[in-house]
Amino acid sequence: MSEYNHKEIEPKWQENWQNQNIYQVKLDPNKPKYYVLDMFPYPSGAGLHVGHPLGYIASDIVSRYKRLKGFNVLHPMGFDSFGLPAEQYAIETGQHPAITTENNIATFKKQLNKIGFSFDWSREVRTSDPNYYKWTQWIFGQLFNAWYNQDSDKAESIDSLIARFEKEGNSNISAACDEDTPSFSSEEWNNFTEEQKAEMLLKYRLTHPSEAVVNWCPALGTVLANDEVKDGFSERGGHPVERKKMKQWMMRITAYADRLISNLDSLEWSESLKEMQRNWIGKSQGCELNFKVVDSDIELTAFTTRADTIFGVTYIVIAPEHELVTQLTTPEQKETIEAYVQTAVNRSERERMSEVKNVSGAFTGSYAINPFSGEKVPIWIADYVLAGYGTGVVMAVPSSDDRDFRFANYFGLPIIRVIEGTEELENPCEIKHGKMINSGFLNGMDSVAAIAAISAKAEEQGIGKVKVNYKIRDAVFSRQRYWGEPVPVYFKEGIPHLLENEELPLELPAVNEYKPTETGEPPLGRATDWKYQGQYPYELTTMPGWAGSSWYFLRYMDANNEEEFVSQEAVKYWNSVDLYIGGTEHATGHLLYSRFWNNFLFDMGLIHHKEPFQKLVNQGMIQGRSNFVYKVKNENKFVSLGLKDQYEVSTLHVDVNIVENDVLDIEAFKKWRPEYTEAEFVLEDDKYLCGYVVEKMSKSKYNVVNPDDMIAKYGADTLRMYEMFLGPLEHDKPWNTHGIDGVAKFLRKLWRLFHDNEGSLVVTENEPAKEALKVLHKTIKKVEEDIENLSFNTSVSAFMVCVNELASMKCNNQKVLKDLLVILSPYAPHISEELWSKLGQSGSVLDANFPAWDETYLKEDAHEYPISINGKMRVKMTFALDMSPKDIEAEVLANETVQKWLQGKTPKKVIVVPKRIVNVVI
RNA sequence: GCCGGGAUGGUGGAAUUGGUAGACACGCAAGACUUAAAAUCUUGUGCCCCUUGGGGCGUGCGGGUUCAAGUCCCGCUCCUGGUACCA
Repeated sequence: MSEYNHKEIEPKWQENWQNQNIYQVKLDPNKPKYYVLDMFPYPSGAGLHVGHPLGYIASDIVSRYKRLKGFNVLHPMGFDSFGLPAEQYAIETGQHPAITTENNIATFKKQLNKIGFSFDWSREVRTSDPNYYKWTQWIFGQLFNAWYNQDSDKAESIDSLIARFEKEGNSNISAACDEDTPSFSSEEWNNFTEEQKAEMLLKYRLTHPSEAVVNWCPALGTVLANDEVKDGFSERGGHPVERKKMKQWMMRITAYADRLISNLDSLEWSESLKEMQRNWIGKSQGCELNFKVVDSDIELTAFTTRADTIFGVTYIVIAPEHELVTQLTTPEQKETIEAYVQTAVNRSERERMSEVKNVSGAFTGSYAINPFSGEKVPIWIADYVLAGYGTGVVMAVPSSDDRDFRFANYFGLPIIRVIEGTEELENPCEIKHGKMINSGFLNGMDSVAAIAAISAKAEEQGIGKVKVNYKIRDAVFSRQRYWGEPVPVYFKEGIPHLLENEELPLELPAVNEYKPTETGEPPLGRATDWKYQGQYPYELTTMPGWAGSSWYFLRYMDANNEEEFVSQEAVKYWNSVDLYIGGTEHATGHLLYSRFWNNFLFDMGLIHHKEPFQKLVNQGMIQGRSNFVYKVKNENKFVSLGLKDQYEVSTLHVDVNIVENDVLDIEAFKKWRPEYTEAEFVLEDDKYLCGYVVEKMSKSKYNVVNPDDMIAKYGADTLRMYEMFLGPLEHDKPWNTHGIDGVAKFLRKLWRLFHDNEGSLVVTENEPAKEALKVLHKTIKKVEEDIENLSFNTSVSAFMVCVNELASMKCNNQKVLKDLLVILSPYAPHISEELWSKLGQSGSVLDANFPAWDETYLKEDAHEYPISINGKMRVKMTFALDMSPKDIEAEVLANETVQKWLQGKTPKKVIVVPKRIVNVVI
């Protein structure tokens, strides 16, 4: 007897598909295109675990489905192959990271292919491949040679800026540029030396070196971007991060802040993800107000979103790092201030964050004048004011800001209430908006109107201006590491020069070690004879991990083009990604940087879609489900879960691969941990039961489940369907195999339905029964709708119901099977292809047409109505669809059960909703 | 603190968007086949009362709207993701 045997079928078809290059896709203007993309993985040494393929399976189902629907589908895969782990390994072992990476990629590909994905490997990209990073460097060059024109609201070539400088100087130019850019006339510009011109242009270029306070991670020996730092620790490795001023390459992403927010509206992304990006960019509308310092020429500018509360200002606070601190400090306060600045600077970012609720500060001795009330208010310094946001100066209003309130209370500073209703409150900050009081000419005005009034008056009197602030900072683009793209720049007289296009790629040089040099230079400083034209030093930092991943979706369109980063023909045809599936952890990193680069390339006319990812779905994380055994302390004895409370035990993680449904395989355990070969096991119900907990999948918790093992045991089709069956794609869920038998059973049942005991295909060829067609078309409709809605788990259920019903009517009809295989093939391609070929169908099931469901088979001639009495379902009755509501009502009232409930009374109302329900109200 | 998402049987999850709550699957129980096991099949399975027929209660908690609420509105509780002296 021959049963369904995945071990035979799956490798056979995988090989077959590969030999026929069946997944290779070509640009075809006669077909509509569909682009399905997965976030490409970092090829770690650990290989894939069962969590990785979740999103890939979903995207593969959509790809195969769209192909059956007649689309020309682009579904590529590649590797984000620059990164820290390979480099750390290189530091430890001396092995070149390229070798590690190559090996890991081979493992990944082997694992991926076993799952039966329809990737077009001829388009594979690897960010660490010089043929790829050549173009990453080229895009860097495009950014270097561009500036952002705020009047046209787009990036333009740097040449257009130079032309304008020559003609009119810079005073009429509205551009994204450094804060400290001086203004100059055309004459002055034309008289600048070449170096001066070059220096000046750096203030405008979209990527440029700049002295900035950065996140420095001593343990990793590199700077990190804001999104790579979590709570004062590096995201990778969890090492402490310090603030440090260093010269770095920067990307002027702030120029795009507004567009990155407004474009979000047109995207089909989850609201939470859009919100994350909005918060990260952190746009806030407000105004800057100037405060004259008493007995001084100094004017302090404070940014506020609550200009209406100006009459409530009782002091000014500036950041301890603020450049005017020394000048503002009076001789009497000098000692106090210097001591405070010292402690503030010495405190790490982490300490500062953990002491958020601790109030601290010092008085400078100086006073400032409130421009509206004319009041004299003291100037303080405090580390709750951040030098990097706004102007580093805050006008403190203790009556409407919690932090100011806390500070004022602590130091005994006055509090003026300016909102009606706060007079009696102990904490006036509880009411933030309302009618203005104690506020001069604002009295009686609503706070929202008052903001506008103050802003207008400030602008009119030249004591302030309307201003928009962003939280987002320009992105640090330098990494003091080896395993990344070299920045294609050399220095001549200290001025950075870009390499010519013909000179790209600038390949990574060989180095004897992957550590920083003794003088503290990045690893590239170890390269010998690595100079441009033998004399000019190259930039020694490399690009960050997000550089290569910020445009890879474009390269897939034309992956092997040696002339351009992507051809116009390809980019016009494939356009943007229709469906992007990946994890939410990239919300404020990759997904923001990619949008930035894509917007830039759009501005430069190099691509023709504003946004890279039209629809985005975040698949949930598959967590590990760790198992525990309980060892009795000081004894070589283990007790089962239910008995552990009777002993004093220590809890040990046990490899989940030797536990099935929480029952430990004791022999396997003894083999796994030879030191316990002699151990005694106390069982319950003849079994050793393990405890469990859901936590992150990781090697150290012995809860990693490898897809290869699952495939060996159940087959790829079962794994694919089971991962979908587990629940909605977006949900986080622990991996457990409790239900996988159900899916395996389904495939066996399908197989058996169309085979005899000897394993030969047995099908009938006559017209299928109407009942069978009804089941089939119901399933076609459901599966189509489910895939369109990315609701894969309910499709799997639909297939199960379908096969169960066909089995119960013993339908082994060929025509039914044929359509069933087509709709099943996105989920379970191997078994579908096998049966398809057994049926004698020509070609691959991949190239079949997705059958259209036929309404005539789904039409009911009668509907079974639930009959409710006062909203509670009591009985069911069937009525023809063309029956009038009046007739239905009459029959319902005549029904025996309804009569019983009516007890002779006439009902108040009878509601008949066609094809829904009949409700009798008594 | 602020902004998202959520809470449905023993478990994972369904529910035509206001209309039969618990599809499908796991688990469990009973039975069939078998020397036995595996596999397969059949039946039952939200909770409670009840001899049956049947009845009552049920979607985190408390109110409300409605003929009808898991679904809508108001007020809580808990879980989860993001973010945080951003003025």
